[in-house]
Amino acid sequence: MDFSIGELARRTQVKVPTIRYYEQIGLLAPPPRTEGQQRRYDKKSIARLAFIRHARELGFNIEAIRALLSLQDNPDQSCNVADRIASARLAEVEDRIASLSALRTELQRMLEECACGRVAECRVIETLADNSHRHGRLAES
Amino acid sequence: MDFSIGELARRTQVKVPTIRYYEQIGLLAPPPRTEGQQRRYDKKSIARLAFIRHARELGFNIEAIRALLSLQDNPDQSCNVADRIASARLAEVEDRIASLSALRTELQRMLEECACGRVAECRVIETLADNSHRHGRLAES
DNA sequence: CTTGAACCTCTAGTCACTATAGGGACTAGG
DNA sequence: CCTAGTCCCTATAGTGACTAGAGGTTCAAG
Repeated sequence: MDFSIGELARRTQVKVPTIRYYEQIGLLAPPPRTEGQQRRYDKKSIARLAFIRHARELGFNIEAIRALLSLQDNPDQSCNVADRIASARLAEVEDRIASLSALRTELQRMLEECACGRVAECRVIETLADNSHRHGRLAES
Repeated sequence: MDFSIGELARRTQVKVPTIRYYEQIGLLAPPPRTEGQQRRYDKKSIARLAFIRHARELGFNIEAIRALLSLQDNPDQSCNVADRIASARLAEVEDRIASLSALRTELQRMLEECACGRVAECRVIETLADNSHRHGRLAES
């Protein structure tokens, strides 16, 4: 019925140091310990950690997950807050897709135009060196 | 003909501490200094920094930029290397777009299905808590 | 010569982990 | 009971690409 951190890691696909890290930052409650100070988890821990993992997969940051967990713990509240968090994340994802699509286009153009001879006439290098282009913001990935 | 770090920052839209950082990690050569140890730059510095900035906007990492700069400095080489770096970046961008598109779909579904009443019946929270879903890799943005 | 903006170095903080060092605990077999 | 091997523990430092702050110096204008 209760098991080690390694077992929890296997069952949730979250690495052992990551689990300890989540405990340290207060995302996971400190579990009971054996006499020798080893952590022991139960089924509830799996559910909670799976929740966190799924939220991370969707790209929610730790603060957002903290908020989502506290909503899960208080199911009588309105879920407006959850909606707002998820909508904000959706907006971020859409922005990101848009800016990456622009990058893709520029990279493709660079690569297509390169005759691939000497660097001296390479479009890739030339494009980068060209200082007469639009200045968007930096890519973050 | 030569100017301060602040002026270089204004002309390239790269922040002053970032310029010093690039020098520290060896992307920019240490410029000459005034008697009082202040950096003085010339037009070439603008070109070099603009190149770096553009490459960063396209999401190339520092190591890739180091390689691209050294290609620019040796224009007699084949530009295969530049092509390979750019192609690798394009592949990354395409992967990223694909995985973000999947996230977008999942977030949209979550939000559409939420009747937005109490958290107890909120699809957003429920979806996250549902442990019977596909396990892709974590989103990195 | 004085003021104030811009410059200098150095250190630490960001995010969400990941890696390493140096040890202790638990389990299965002999 | 002993040992071997695997797992577990804490604590600290490192990642990438900056950004922020402290505390002090230099420059250009008036």
